Amino acid sequence: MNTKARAIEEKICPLEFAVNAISGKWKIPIVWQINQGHKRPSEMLKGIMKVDRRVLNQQLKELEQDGVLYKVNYNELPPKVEYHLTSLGEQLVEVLWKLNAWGETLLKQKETNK
Amino acid sequence: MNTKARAIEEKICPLEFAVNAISGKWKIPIVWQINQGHKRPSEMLKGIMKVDRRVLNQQLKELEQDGVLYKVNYNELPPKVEYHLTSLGEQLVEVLWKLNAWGETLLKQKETNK
DNA sequence: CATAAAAGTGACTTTTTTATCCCTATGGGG
DNA sequence: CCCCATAGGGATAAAAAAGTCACTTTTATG
Repeated sequence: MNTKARAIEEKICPLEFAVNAISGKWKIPIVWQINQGHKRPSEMLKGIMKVDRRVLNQQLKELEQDGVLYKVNYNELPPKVEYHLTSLGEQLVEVLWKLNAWGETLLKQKETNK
Repeated sequence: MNTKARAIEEKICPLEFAVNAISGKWKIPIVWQINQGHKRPSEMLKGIMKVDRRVLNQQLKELEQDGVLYKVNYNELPPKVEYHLTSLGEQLVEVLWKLNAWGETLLKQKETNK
């Protein structure tokens, strides 16, 4: 049995798992921002993301727990921390590029159907 | 400027667009189910998805509006309709396989960290 | 004549997710 | 001294999403 057939028999679990990990309004934007080099929370907030600190922290924590990010605490004052992509996080970015490409197709189609 | 760099300058729009289109608890499961041949709402409900008819219809409608699905109404009685994947929907399935593969990696890692 | 099958929706409730506000801690600049 | 930046969390409010229930339509079946 090939991979696809097996996955279907096993009732979509890995996909469900993946979706759970990236569900959250700001999770994909966060991963995207970090991938662009905005690793400090304060940097992310100065960027395009209009998200509250509280909420940002929640989502960062979940991404960390899922192994997508890891945190580096410099133990300085004023505080300085950085969030980096793990290997898993970098693999996610590759998937996000595919999704981005699909989004481009989606946009093109919307324009066509105007 | 290459595609990636341009996308970054344009502030992630296509990705945001894509995420919007698939956001919804049952949208990915629906696309998945249809891809497996369960095209009628009643079939989907008999499957693994414990979703209410009301909610199923809402999400089907949105997927249809976004051009991921198209609906075939047989105009029979009792009613018979089918939802099929559009070309865009089939392209989405390809992305979902990538996401599924990422989910497998995620699962493996969870098991390792037990 | 009651019931089932099938797709669909309006009105409403519950649950989940996000957002807001205020608090902590610490050292430096004015 | 007071305020700033910086990261973080508790309590709570608001918004969004999902779920529930009751109803419709039409034909066939018992």
